Amino acid sequence: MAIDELLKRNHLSATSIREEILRVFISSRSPISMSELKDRMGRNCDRVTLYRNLKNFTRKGILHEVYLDKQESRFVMPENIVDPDKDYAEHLHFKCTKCDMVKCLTDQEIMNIKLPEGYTMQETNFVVFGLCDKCSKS
Amino acid sequence: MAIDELLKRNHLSATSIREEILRVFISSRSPISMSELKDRMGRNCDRVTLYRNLKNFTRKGILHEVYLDKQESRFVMPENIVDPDKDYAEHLHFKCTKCDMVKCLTDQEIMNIKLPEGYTMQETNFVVFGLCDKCSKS
DNA sequence: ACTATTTTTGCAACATTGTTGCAAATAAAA
DNA sequence: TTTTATTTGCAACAATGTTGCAAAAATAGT
Repeated sequence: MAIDELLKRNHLSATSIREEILRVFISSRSPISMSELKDRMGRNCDRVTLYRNLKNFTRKGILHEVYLDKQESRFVMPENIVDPDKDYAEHLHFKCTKCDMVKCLTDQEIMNIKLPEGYTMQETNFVVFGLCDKCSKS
Repeated sequence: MAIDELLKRNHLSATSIREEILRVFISSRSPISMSELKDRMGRNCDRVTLYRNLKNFTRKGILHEVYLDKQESRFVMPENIVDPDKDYAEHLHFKCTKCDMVKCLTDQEIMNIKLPEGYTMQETNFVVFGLCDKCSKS
């Protein structure tokens, strides 16, 4: 989907910062943090602006927030936002405890979740910590 | 297990602060944060002391760190530390997005995890966000 | 039990993440 | 083009978590 169309459809005005943020997320297939986003942005822009946009995008469902670090959140764009033909599937995330690399484990199936009586599920945050192939060797 | 024995076995000297921290965790069966811990401590003690002890206990395996909030970590004592007869089982955590209540879902089974070739698993952090029974009603 | 050594605690200072209020800049509507 | 609404940047703030260092407490040695 075109970036401007994505913004329009979500009732967000098309500023150049928003376009660039979305471009970064479309080209990154694993969750990135605010500081990583800031580094990948061509232009210089304020932290606060990024925080506000990340929050807005998350509220709209354009981004998904993942908790896999002690202090900071990471954000990732669900596949069905980039390609509407695909379905969105909850999936695991892997984080290497040595090099901090993060990977979406989209192939791994997730078990059926039974909550206690009266509970309602909204979303999941499944993370596996370990060593990636490179760090396992060394 | 006696608290002093638990400390001795992990080569940690038995200070009254450590004893009290462990007492709080033994009596709390769901993950709590540093600020909650501070509130539940009878005596007044420094934030830094709590952080350092939480870190030590986690390194020794006496506590388990859980990531289910944007900013802060929570810690929980695995069942097999309190009762050595029980096995430690990885389990899900539920967090209510309305009242922030956290619950260990020890009954829910976790699927077998297959990582990519060469990857090694260390631990998991599985969280389900949703509404608890009370918040679902209102 | 007393002293020496090691460990732990509390304090000050700092780094980082994330939030809010407000004026200036930008985008959308008329 | 002008008006209106939204977004951005800046300053200030709150909270989590870390580090260095001196004082206090716990352990080890005699």
